[in-house]
Amino acid sequence: MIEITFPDGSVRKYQEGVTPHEIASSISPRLASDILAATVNSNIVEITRPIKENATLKLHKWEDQEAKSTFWHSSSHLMAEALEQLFPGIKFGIGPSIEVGFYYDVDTGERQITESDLKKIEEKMLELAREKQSFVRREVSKQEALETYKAKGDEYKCELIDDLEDGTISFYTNGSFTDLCRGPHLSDTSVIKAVKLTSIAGAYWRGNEKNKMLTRIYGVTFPQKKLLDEYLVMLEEAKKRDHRKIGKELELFAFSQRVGQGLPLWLPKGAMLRERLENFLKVVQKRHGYLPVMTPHIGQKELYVTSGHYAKYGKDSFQPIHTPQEGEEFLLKPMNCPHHCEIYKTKPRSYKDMPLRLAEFGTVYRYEQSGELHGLTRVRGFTQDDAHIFCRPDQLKEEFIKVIDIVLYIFRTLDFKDYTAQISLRDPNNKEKYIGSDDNWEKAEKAIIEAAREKGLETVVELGEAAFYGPKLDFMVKDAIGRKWQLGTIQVDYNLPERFELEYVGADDKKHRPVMIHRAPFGSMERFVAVLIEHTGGKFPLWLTPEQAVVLPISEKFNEYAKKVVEFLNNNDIRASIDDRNETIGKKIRENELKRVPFLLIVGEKEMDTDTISVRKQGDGDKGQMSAAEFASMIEKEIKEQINY
RNA sequence: GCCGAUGUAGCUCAGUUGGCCAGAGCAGCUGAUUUGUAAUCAGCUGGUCGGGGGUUCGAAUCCCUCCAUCGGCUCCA
Repeated sequence: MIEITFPDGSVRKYQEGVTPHEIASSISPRLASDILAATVNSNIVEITRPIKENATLKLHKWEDQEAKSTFWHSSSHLMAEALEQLFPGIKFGIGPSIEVGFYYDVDTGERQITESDLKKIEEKMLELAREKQSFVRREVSKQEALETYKAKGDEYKCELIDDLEDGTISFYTNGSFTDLCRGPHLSDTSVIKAVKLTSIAGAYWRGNEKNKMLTRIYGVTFPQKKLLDEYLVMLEEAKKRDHRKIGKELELFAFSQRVGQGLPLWLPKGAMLRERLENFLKVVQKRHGYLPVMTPHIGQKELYVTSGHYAKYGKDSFQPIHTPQEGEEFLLKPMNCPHHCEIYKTKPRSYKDMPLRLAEFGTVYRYEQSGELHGLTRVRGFTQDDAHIFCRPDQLKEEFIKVIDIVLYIFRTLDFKDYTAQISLRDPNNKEKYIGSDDNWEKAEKAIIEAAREKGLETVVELGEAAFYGPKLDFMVKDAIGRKWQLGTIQVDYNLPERFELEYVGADDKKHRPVMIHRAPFGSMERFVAVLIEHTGGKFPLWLTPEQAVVLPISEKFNEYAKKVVEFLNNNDIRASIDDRNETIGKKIRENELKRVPFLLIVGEKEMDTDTISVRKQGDGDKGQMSAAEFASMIEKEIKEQINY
């Protein structure tokens, strides 16, 4: 007998070799039919895998991410089987589950699979799923694995096997298809009831652009048709929040082919919104002891040779600007730090001056690859809410904490709840890739980890993700359809102080090298506004929205009165305008609702006689009559609740 | 940059197997109407069908090429 410990701490005895499925059956038949995977001693396994020793056990139903990933991973094998039957001779790369769904990379040889084939593949998958094919695991030797795939002519699998250790290799077979795979899998295919292949794209083998490009087929499956339908509806809804669509509808920003790819044009309303965000941060930064600076958009090539960026990125950047002066070259600035370093160097610095915090909304230009450009989230010209903190090594952690405070304050104010904080450290096995002493790195990494912990920040730690010049802490937020974007970033830098030979005089009257922190709480104004649009669906908080209220006269007879109301509101710092078009009140309401104006103020005979306005709140309907002064104080109060500088 | 898809009026979209002056709704302009909480009516304007080249008696439609956009890959100081 062995002892199985359940998540609630209870322990039950079972026959050695019992499977998770049998255990579930012993609890309830319903549970047995619902579980898709199990975690045994922190390994996810299939529910038919015998347990041979005392273990902890967690049974996973569809709701658990472990079950979903098992489900989707098995679905990718099912798709592979369908592909092999429909396109004999097709070769396979890898086919993992992803956050939502799965994909498989395939080499289709001479043939091509296109979107029009997806329907056919989906049908085949459903047909195969209904056959209730079991997933059968078999452990094989490395030699056998290699021979199998050599015989099949599948060079990608051979390459994968080459990297595996003998004794750890397993095959899984479902129906006519066998795949190199660690598992785990569903017990059989019959639980896969709904299939949608979502897209088809090129993907380099092993993500390396020098390798052959394979065809990647993305899909998602569900245990019930209903869940698929819900998912598709959710996707449709999310697409309505796409910042590119809303940006156009609300006239926030635009692009022009003639101006150039990835170079956004901020329209008046977008500019208004952005300006408010900038002012908000300026106030916060002022309070935190930042000093605003301004620097030019270009710098001599020499500046970037000094910083080291020219050697690393020069080739792939906007190329140097030449002048009538022979040999003179300037670069569009790809970042603000070199300029700020030069500001640091304008006079001798003392340890008493530290930390020195230089802030600038600095517009930078990077030649991103054309295929990478994406609305406002990935552009070639953008404005960072940049600042560089020059501090003593002993101040690093405290400064880090203060920056985290600013980021969290901003996220709280804008109601960003669903973010992840990622600490990026060096790859401990590859230390030579990084600049700076071991000692400094250890101190900096420790400072970041401690700072995050002290702020109660939930973080994920990624080894090997640090920049070559220092560790960092990034804040990622998802867009409407779940793509992750990096917003705020805080980075420690030992490189630039070295290259620019930055110094300060210590209490010991000796010269010391400061540490530099790069930080941008928004990341860039462009990306932040994009994510903000997707989060709010264009319904910006009152303090931020470009147009807070629109006054709607019932007919032209009340235009004069309406203008007086607007004037009063404007005098009370409320962004209001008049819609005095010769249209019905119904139409004016509809259109201004669609423009997401928070308050519509209707004025007609009733209101003019009593010197009031009728207030209609966006999405909330008629709030009744009140005086303009009452409305103004209501707005003021609401804004105070949203933001307090 | 690479793979695939797309590109018709300011916006959203129709346009059959190539065939008369390329269509609709919204927006815009003009006029009528003077409106009470999500679309008043009528008329008018507006397109070298992404750019260029080719095939054809004839191209929005077929072919080539360039550009841009979308979905991915790669990259991201």
